[in-house]
Amino acid sequence: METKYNIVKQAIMSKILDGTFRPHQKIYSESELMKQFEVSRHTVRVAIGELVTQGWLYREQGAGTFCVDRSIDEVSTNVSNQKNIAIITTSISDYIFPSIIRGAESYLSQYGYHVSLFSTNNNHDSEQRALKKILTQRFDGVIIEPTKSALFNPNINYYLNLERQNIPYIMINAFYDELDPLSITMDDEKGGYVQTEHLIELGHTNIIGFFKTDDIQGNKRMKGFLKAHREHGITFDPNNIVTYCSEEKATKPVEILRDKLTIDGDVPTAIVCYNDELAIRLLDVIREKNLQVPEDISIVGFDDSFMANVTEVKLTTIQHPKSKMGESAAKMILDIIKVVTSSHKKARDTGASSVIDPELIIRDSTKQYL
Amino acid sequence: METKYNIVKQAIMSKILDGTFRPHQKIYSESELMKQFEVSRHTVRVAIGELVTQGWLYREQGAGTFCVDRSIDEVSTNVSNQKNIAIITTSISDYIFPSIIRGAESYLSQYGYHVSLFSTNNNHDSEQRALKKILTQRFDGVIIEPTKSALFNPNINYYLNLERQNIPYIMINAFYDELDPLSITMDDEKGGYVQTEHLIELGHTNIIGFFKTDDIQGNKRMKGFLKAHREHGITFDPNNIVTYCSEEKATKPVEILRDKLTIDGDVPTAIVCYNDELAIRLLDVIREKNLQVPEDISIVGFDDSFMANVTEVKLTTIQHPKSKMGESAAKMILDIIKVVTSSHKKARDTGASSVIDPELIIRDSTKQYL
DNA sequence: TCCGATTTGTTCGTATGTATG
DNA sequence: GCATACATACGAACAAATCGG
Repeated sequence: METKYNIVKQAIMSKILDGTFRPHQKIYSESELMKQFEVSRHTVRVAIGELVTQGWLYREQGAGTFCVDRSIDEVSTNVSNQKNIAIITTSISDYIFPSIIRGAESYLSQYGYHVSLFSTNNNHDSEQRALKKILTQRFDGVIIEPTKSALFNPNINYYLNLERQNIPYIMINAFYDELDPLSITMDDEKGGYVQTEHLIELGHTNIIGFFKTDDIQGNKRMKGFLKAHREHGITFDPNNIVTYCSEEKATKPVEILRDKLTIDGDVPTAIVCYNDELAIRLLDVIREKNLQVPEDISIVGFDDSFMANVTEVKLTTIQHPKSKMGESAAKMILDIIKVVTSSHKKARDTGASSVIDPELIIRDSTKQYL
Repeated sequence: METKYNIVKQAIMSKILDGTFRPHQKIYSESELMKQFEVSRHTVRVAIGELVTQGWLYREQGAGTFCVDRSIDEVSTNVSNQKNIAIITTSISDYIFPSIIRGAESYLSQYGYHVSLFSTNNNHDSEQRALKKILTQRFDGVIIEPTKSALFNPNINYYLNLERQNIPYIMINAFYDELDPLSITMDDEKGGYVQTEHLIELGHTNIIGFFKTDDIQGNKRMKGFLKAHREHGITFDPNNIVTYCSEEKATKPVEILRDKLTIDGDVPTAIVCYNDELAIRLLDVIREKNLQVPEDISIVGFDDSFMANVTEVKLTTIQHPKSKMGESAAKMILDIIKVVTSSHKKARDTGASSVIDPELIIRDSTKQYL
C-alpha cells in the first residue's frame, strides 16, 4: 500500500476528511501536487482518478478539481448515470399522447437516452407515485405534463426536491404556476379566441362553450372564448359557459348539452369544445337529437387529434404539434442536461420556454349561420 | 464520445452483453487489445479501468482480466430492486401498440411496477440497442414483441444473456423459434384460415392474399390462407399470394394490386390482408380504380385496430385482444418474477404459454359473391 | 521448486487537445 | 489572446503476480 499514488491519495483524503478541503472547494492543481509529492503527473492523476470514481472529488476541465458535497448527494449520483429520461403524462396511450411520446422517444433514442413512461390518469396520487420513483431511481431529466394544473398541487414538494437534487425537468401543455418551470405550451388563450372568432365570423351569436377547468389549458381557452365575444361586441348568456372537471368529462357536458337542445326557443347554433375528445362526445348528443352538423349546429374542436378525422363529419379544430412538441421537449431537456452536468449550473438559467401559436384547421363541422 | 478508449470500452462492453465473454471468463489481455485496436497500452488500461469501476470486469495481476458474474451479484440486485419492467415493441405509438401498452402499464402500475418502453421500428439494430440497455440497467422482467420474427435473429446472444442474468422475459404476438420462450400469441394460422373461409363461404373463389413474411404472424396467416383453399377444394393461382417485408409495406402490395386490377379478365373478387393497416392502404387503390367495396371486391383485415372503424367502409376483420393481451403479458411476467425471486427456479419452468383463439368480426367490407 | 513467458501494476516522460477565467 | 487546468494519447521501463512445464 505504499505506492506513490496511494500516498498522494491518502494525503488528499486526509485533507478532505479534516475539512481542509470543504465541499465545492478547489483542491491543489495537478501540477502543484506533482511538486509537493515529487511525482509525475500521471501518478497524481491516478490518485485523483480513484477519488473521483469513489465519489470524493469531481473534475472540471479548465477550472480545477473540487471536493464533492456529500451532505446532499448520497450514493445516487454515482450508481447509474445511465441516460434515463422520464416522461410523465396524464395518459400514455390515448388521444394525442402516443404522438407526443413518439416524438420524444425517437429523438432521445438517437442520443442513446432511454425513456420511462408514467401516466397519472389525471390523478395527483399517481403523479406522486411517479415522482417518488423518479426521485429514488436515477433519472437525468424529466418531461412532465402536469396533472390538474389549475388546482393547487399537493406534490409541489416533490418538484422542489427534483430541483434540490439537480434533476432538470420541463413541462409541456401546461405548467404549475407556483413552480414557474421551463415549458413548452400552446397559447391556449389565443386558441380559444381563434375557435370562437371563427364561429363569430361565420355569423354565429348564440355560442356555447365547454371547458375543462381543472387544468390551465381549459381556463385559458375559456378566457379566449370570452375575449372573442367581448372584442366582437357580442353579449352572451353566462349559462353558455359550461365548466367541468376531468372526472365529469363523460357525463356533465353531455347532460347539459342534451338539456340545451331539448328546450326549444334558445338553442345554441354553435359549440366551442375544450378538445376533440369532448367534441366527439357532443356529436353523439347532437345525432341523438336528430340535428345535423354543420347544417343545424357548428362545432369546433381542439388538438387536431386523429379523432378529428375519424367521424363522418371531419372536425374543424385547432392544430396541436404533438410529435413535434415531443421532439422539442426532448431537445430542450437534453440541452439543459448538457449545461447542468458540464458546468454545475442550475437548470433554471438555461434556455427559454416556448409558446406555440395556435392555428385553425377548417374542415366540415362549421358553416355560415343563415 | 469518439475517444479511442471509449471505442475500446464499448467494444468490450458489447462482447460482455452479447455473451462472448461469460461470467468469470478471461477477456483479451492488454497486449492483445493493443494490437486489435492499434492503441497504446495506456488507452487500453483506461478503457478496462472504467469497466472495472463500473462493475463489469475485475483484474487479477499476473492472470488477466475477467468478466464479473452479474447473476448472483448482491449489490446490483440490491441497489435497484426497484420494480422495473421493460417493454420492447416494434412500435410504441401506432396501430394496436398503444392499446397493448396501456393494458400492460395499467396492470403493472397497480403493483407498483414501472414501465420503460423501447421501440425497434422493426429493425434488428434498434432491438439490439434496447437489449443492451436492458442488460446494462437493472430490470426485473421484460415483455418483448420480436422484430422480424421469421428471420434469423442476430441478437439471439442477447436473449441468452438475459437468461444467464436471470432476467425473465416473455414474448407477445410472436416468438423466436430458437429461444422457445414463454409467450402470448394469436393462433395466426387459424386466423388466416378464418379470414379466408369467410370469403369462400360467401362464394368467392378468386381470392388474393397479401402477407408480410418477415414475421411469424404473416407466415402462419399465409399457411391458414392456403389451408382454407385446400380444405374447401379450391384451386388457386400461385400469383394470388403476395408476400412482402416491412420495408416494402407502403409500396409493393399497392403496386401489385394496382396491376391486378388493371388487367381485365382475371380480376380477384376478394382480398385477404395481413392486417388492417394494409387493408386501409389497399382500399385507397380500390377507390382509385373506381371499384366499390364490398360490391365489386370484398376485403378482410386483421387485428380490429381503430383503423377498421375509421374508414367509410367498416372493415370485416379478426379480433385482437390488444389491451387484454398487454394485461395478460403483465400478469404473466409478474407471476414469473414472483417464482424466480422466491424460489431461485429458472424462468422457463414457470407457467405456460398461451395462444389466443381468433374471432371474426363481420362488418361491411365483405359481401356474397354473385 | 525453480524458470521463463505472460499478464497486470506502478511510474516516469512527452505531446497535443480543449475548456475556463 | 493568454495562461492555467484538465483530457486524451503515445512511448518506455521495471515490478509483482500467475501459470505451465
